[in-house]
Amino acid sequence: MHMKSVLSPVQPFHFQECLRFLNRNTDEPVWKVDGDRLLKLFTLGEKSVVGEISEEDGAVHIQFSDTLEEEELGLLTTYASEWLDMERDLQPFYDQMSACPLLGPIVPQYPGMRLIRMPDLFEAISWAILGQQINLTFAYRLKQRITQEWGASREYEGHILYAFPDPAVIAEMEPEVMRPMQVSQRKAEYIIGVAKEISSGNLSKQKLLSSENPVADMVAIRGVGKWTAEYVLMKCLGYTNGFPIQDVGLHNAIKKQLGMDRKPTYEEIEEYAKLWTGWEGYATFYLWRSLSS
DNA sequence: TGCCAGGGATTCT
DNA sequence: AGAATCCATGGC
Repeated sequence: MHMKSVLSPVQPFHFQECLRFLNRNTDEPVWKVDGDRLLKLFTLGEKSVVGEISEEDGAVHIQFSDTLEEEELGLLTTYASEWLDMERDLQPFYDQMSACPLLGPIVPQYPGMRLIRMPDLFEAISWAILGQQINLTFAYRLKQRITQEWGASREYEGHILYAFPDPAVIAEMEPEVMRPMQVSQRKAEYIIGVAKEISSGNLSKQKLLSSENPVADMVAIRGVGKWTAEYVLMKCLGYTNGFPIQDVGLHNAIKKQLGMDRKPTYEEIEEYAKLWTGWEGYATFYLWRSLSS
């Protein structure tokens, strides 16, 4: 028996725009865009299940490959909802940005575009660390190598699908074991350190979500600075005000958008961002999007 | 080829 | 506190 779940995203919701973002790099290992559908391998303890996400009549359908307990179905449905940020009402964002000289012209170009999230905390922090100070293309390859080496996998309709490694597995590793993946010694140490924090229970999404200062909690972890913490805030925890102001992509997007011959200073960025209050993460995401039109 | 990449820790002044 | 320095490798 196959299991299915149907979700109704808050409108406007642009599924194809989600797929566009998720398909921006073919080395991405933990999901696959296959035509008009999205494939992902989920792990639930010892077992795994493939989710096939598609859009039908404005609703998002998730078809699972195996039978699930009701609780499991709920968990995976929540994952998908967070992943594509389906519950977000964009209207306040639209209203606020219409008064912004920088974002005003950009936002209407991508109607219904969601900030694509990364609901798994270990994956999100690891991805942020991997992406520090290297080009994205290379970062994807690092993620792919680590995933294919230590993540679960399953074949599905001719695709080999992978899940991001379990933190409990990575926590037991020595940095030297990760070095052959071309990950720097430092980053290997950082990621293993994060894996230990998560698998020990010291660090969890739930704790961060109920913390008064999740950024401070994260910055206390070695390898996690302000940029990484704010990135995780917006990409994983769902805070639309997460704001990685040091982000090079953000700087380049502002430079391009304003036709500047240099990157903006932090003072200038903060000045623009005064109009983004509460929506800094979304503003950043839309600026990233404007780089690749 | 050389600069730079979705930074951060460490070590200096 | 704030500025240099190193990390580590590949993309363009």
